[in-house]
Amino acid sequence: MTTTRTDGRIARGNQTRQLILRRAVEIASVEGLEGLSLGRLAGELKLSKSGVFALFGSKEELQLATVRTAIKIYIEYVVQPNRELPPGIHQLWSICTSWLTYSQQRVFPGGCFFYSVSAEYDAREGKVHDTVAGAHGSWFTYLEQAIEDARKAGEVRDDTDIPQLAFELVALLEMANAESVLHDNFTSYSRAAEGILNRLRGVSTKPSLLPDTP
Amino acid sequence: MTTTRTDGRIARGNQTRQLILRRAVEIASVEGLEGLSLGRLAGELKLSKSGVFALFGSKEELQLATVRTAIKIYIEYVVQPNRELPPGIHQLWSICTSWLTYSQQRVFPGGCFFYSVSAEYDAREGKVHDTVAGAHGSWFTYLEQAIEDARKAGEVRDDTDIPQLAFELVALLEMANAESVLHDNFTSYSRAAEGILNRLRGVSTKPSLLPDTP
DNA sequence: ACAGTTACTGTACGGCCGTGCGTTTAGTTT
DNA sequence: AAACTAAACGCACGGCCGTACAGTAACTGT
Repeated sequence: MTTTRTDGRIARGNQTRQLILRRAVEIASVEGLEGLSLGRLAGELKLSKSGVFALFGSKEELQLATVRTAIKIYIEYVVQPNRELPPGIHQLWSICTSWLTYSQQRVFPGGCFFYSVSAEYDAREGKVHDTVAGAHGSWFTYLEQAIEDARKAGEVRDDTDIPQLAFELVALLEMANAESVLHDNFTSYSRAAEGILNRLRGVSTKPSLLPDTP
Repeated sequence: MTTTRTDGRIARGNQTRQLILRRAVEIASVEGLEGLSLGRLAGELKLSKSGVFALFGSKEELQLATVRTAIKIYIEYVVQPNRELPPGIHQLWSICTSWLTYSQQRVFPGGCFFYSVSAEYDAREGKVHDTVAGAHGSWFTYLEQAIEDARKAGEVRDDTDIPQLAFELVALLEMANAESVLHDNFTSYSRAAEGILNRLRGVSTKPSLLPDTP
């Protein structure tokens, strides 16, 4: 091998970058990506402003790296836990509950990172908007694929309008997050769960695979 | 009458205030209430920064006045057109289509003002958060009242879970707005309309009062 | 005519912002 | 040991921010 074994300097750089990004996603979920500032980040982490700047090259690159970090965390909490479940109505329901848990336990202190940041950048132009919109699109595609797989497994009716179902599921999930964060209460999660269960029951060929609502 | 007939100074002040606020709601719907700045507002409207400041007293007061202005516009487009309709399932559907039209025709250039601003201030504290949360609550209450009135009129089933229905309707409306602005396309409005019609059909005692979906 | 009120301007201030640059420190390569 | 490279720092810069304050102009009631 001619490649470097491990460069201690680069390793240290990556570690600092991660330290910064961990704090950056927290701030951004509450105050938005514009609320991020090099000076504040440096102050809170006891680094120099120019050091933080040098590690990312520009404010925009910091914002993009922050979004990428949030994507990883999102996948870790919402997608990964359901990877090994067999496709079907139960996997679908499990994905939804993972999402509700992810929002409810405030993995990001401001609730779902992408709810905050999508609303912040939806009507703007530029790389940050594109990255956020791309992430949102991927999440949708993932959900539609999960529904399609459940259909192929015979647990979702063939006449199901898949994009429509995905649309309605995401609507209920995001509404739960929005209501809960805005009014600081957690009842909205039960409402979302009930709405989702009703929709899933409507398209399922085996409703008995889903839990009851008392 | 001892009251002033019309004070030209105050009239002029109100006019300038409205001029500023009209531009402020536009900016805020795209860039958020933090994106507002006295200097920018003054520059675009060819006023002095200190003049704009004096008319509101503080940045926070400007933000609050901006929210109040947006509330008035929201009522004008979403609530007012349905005031004279008789309570019932048709009024309910009409409120929803008014909302979709309000979002779709970009009364605010960044889509629904309250979607943007709720997401911006949901996890913060202070007067702005409280005002936004209050407006959101009022809209919910209004919708629930409309459903309740429709129930009293015998057009909505007695066993309907009213807060749950309101929750799901708002979820679909806001999702349509969010998707449309983020991806700059308008197909989401049809999806929301379909979802809403399905929900309304489910609780209606007279489904024939609702339009067909082809 | 005069005093009082209100809108609006000009100027100035301290504070934080993102960025650029030169330097120091630590780790790698030869 | 010397040459190189990357992380991190200190310092300075121009720019925009919200706010303060003194002044001017328009309008009001007495």
